[in-house]
Amino acid sequence: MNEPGVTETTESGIPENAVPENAVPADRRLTVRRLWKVNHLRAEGIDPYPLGYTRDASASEIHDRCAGLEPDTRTGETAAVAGRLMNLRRLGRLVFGVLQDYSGRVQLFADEQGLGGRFAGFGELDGGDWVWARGEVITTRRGEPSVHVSDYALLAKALRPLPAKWHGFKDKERRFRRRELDLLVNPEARRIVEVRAGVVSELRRQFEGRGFVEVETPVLQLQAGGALARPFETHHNALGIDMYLRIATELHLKRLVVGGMERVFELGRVFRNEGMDARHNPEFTTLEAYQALADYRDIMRLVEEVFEAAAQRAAGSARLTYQGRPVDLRPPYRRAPMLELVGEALGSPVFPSTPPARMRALAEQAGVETDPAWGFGKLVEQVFDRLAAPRLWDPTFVIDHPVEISPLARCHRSVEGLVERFELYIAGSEHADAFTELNDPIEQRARFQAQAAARAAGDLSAHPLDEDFLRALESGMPPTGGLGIGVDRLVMLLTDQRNLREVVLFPHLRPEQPLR
RNA sequence: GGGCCUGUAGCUCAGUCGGGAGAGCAGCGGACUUUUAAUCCGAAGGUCGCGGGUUCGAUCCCCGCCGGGCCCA
Repeated sequence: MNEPGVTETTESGIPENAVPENAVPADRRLTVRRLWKVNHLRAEGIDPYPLGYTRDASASEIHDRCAGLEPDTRTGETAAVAGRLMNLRRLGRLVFGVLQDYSGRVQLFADEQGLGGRFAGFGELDGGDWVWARGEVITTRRGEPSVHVSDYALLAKALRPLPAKWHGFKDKERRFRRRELDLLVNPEARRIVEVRAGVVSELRRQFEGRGFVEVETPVLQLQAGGALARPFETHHNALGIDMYLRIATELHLKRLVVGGMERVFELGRVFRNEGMDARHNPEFTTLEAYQALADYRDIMRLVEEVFEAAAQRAAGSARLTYQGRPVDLRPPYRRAPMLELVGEALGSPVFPSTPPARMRALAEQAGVETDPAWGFGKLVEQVFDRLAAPRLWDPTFVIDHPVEISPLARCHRSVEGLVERFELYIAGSEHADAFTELNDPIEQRARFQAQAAARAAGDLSAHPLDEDFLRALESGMPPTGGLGIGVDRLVMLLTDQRNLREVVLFPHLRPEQPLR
């Protein structure tokens, strides 16, 4: 980026074009000195980004080796450590540094006895630099486990400063936009990443352990089906056709069941072109699973076991605290028919046979806004979402939804107008959605046609008619239980977070104006 | 989409009932051979989110826009 003698230089000898274009003026000021050091090292033939240095001990291993040692002890053992320099305290002819690696932090102790002529250079390191250091493992007079540096190297120069060490890095917007700094200085951010990895790993283990085969289905689709949501649109240049990013994995997974894959699951990202807030990111992670010869009751038991195991893995216990209130994820979970919950919320019983006009009047009476286009099912759903769902704290399977809002679920075996479906609610949030799958191709086509009518009437999230899927059903899908789990929300629950963005590494934000 | 709050130094935040801006930490110069939020001394560092309006004068008041947070839909 800077060839000496080729570019104009400033008074300080720093090439004018060496400062990143997008650094705001104040940032430049802090960056210029570090750039000067980089150029100075290069002028001396030292690569500020060298290769070839290896580590033989982690920060935590240094602490382990010093466990129980008296202050001011020399172990006679040598160790080579590497990590990011988080702090540097210069005390005249002594320098104390704090090195952070994947395992934790360890102190570097530098003096002229250890470094001789290279001592002054050590003090020129900056917070944020990646540093390699080798020396004797000791404890200082205050008892701090340390490496008494006898050799060191700059591994990578940091041109930008670290966030302040004491007041921290708290501004949510900056934390999410500069997630790498957030992870560097906020241990809680790292903890969430690790818990999430554990939860995902446990989910895989649970399904694999039950004989489910993990598969990957297309993200780019000709039609976005399997859920009721608006998709992202894109374009395939070679084929000259518009395509969509998937909103669910459901339809392809069912086609696999038709193909004899009797237990399949997919853990993956889906995309919905809708609002973003504390509980919704435009892309999120779901686990969908399909099991032949099962129904939604079997899936309920499966979900109970999986959620308990995930909590055990993430939190060490299925009895957790979320936002200050206890949540017990040990089975069995309450089973509550949706119409009963809605009837309770309205103070008047509701049945599948309740006329839509009556349902609308009850909803309005309860203060729930309605749309004239809505039928019975949509009205029930709206009342449930507004009045009943927020009150469901303990794990609850809300069961038996109106058929109108469940175009892919099988009709209830004993109640007309309902389907065999459940949604799992915990702490007021939906965590899973499952049904006994509709496997009658003739009825499925009729359901799609009803959705097409809704779409024609202006409902942009109505389900499209998918001929490929219908053709598969026409080849015969066995009775099947299907399930979707919202992985991000599960991680929120298990890490006690109320903002989805805390559990997604790089949540979507509006583009920032000036880059900094 | 609506309501409330918010945007000031690299970070965390004060502040001006309108007279043109401050602290701590970081950074810079100096002192210091046991610090770990080191300490002490010194000198710096700002388009007060952006645009417009009112005013002799706006970081402050008004309007619009942009970003963010919380709550509601």
